[in-house]
Amino acid sequence: MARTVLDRADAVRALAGVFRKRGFESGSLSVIQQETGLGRGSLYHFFPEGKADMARAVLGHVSEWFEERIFAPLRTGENTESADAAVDAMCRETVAYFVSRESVCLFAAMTLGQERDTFAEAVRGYFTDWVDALATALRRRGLTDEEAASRALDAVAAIQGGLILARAYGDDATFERIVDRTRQHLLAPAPR
Amino acid sequence: MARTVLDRADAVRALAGVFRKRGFESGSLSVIQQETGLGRGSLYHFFPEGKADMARAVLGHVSEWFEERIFAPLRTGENTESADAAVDAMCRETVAYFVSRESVCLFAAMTLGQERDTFAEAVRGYFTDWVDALATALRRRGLTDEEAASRALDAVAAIQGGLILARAYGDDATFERIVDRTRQHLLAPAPR
DNA sequence: GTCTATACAGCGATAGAC
DNA sequence: GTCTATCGCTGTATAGAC
Repeated sequence: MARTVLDRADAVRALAGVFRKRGFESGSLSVIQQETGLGRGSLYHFFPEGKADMARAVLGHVSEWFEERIFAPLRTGENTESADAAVDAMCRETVAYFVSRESVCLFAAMTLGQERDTFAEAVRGYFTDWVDALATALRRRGLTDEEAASRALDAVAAIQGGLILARAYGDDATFERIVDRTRQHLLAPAPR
Repeated sequence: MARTVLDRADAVRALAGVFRKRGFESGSLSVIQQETGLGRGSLYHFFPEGKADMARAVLGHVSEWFEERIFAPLRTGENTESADAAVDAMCRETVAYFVSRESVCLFAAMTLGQERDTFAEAVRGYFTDWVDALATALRRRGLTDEEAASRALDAVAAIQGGLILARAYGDDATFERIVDRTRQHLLAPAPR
């Protein structure tokens, strides 16, 4: 990678790539240096607290992306049509996002390993935000609170499990099929 | 832990616990030593190739457990009743297994990090065995090949995603509810 | 703001006594 | 079969020149 990374935002993007590929704990500073093109000095200039700072920044960046592109659209709007569209968009955006990012969800990755606790709150927030936003959209489609909450939780679980299978099989198509069936299930009529 | 671990089998069980808690890469030999009660010498006596050997042994142990307790029962038997019972048993056993093991699936954990490739084949085998065995049971219930394969894949994804949410929420009940709805979906009548 | 050099702790792995 | 001591390497983090 070229040695012309200019600002923190570029650094964060590059860091996300490294962490996705090598994991948080095994993505060493030497590798980070190589793959981001920043020297040790620059890295500690942007992230004074070191690796923990880098992880925080990356998770924050991912959070923002999902908030803007997925969660907010699910929450806004008042009618059934906009809810349908938001659920559709969620599935489309989610597939595109993860397929282009090695099928790795960094928040899910954070539930493993030894620094689990360090980011536990952020991780919980990410998933509750997703489930809650999706449930909001489903309630707009006329589902009861309970039914909406169940379907939303199941959908997020299916997506996350789909990512594991995609990595295990080395096959994006599997993930896409799982998300498509999840979409159908989300948009199915309320049970009698 | 007492310093009276006698054979390799005990060592493997202890190792599995360490890897579940710390991950494969960050569970260092010092920690392994402490938590298993074996010294460095003993560890390298049982696992001459070091950490890779330990990981292999642990994954093999998990594989065997699933083969005997989950996969084989799903595959055997000829009638609908036994297939229902096997699916029921799968859900029950799966919940009990993971709840008592920090909600961590070591094969799923192996799809992340840098040694992803080392165990890629074993990981793929574990998931295809599970999906195939489950699909076999569903076909015995009268589902078409295609419908059985889809439901089996979705069920394994739901379980794996459920584990992620269980860890993110620090809450086993969420996982249990997801598996219960998965069971209902697996045993639902074939679509018209 | 970025570089190189370096401190020093911890890693996986091995050797050799018992 | 298990122990302790130790190797060589790599890890994160820091210091100081430019």
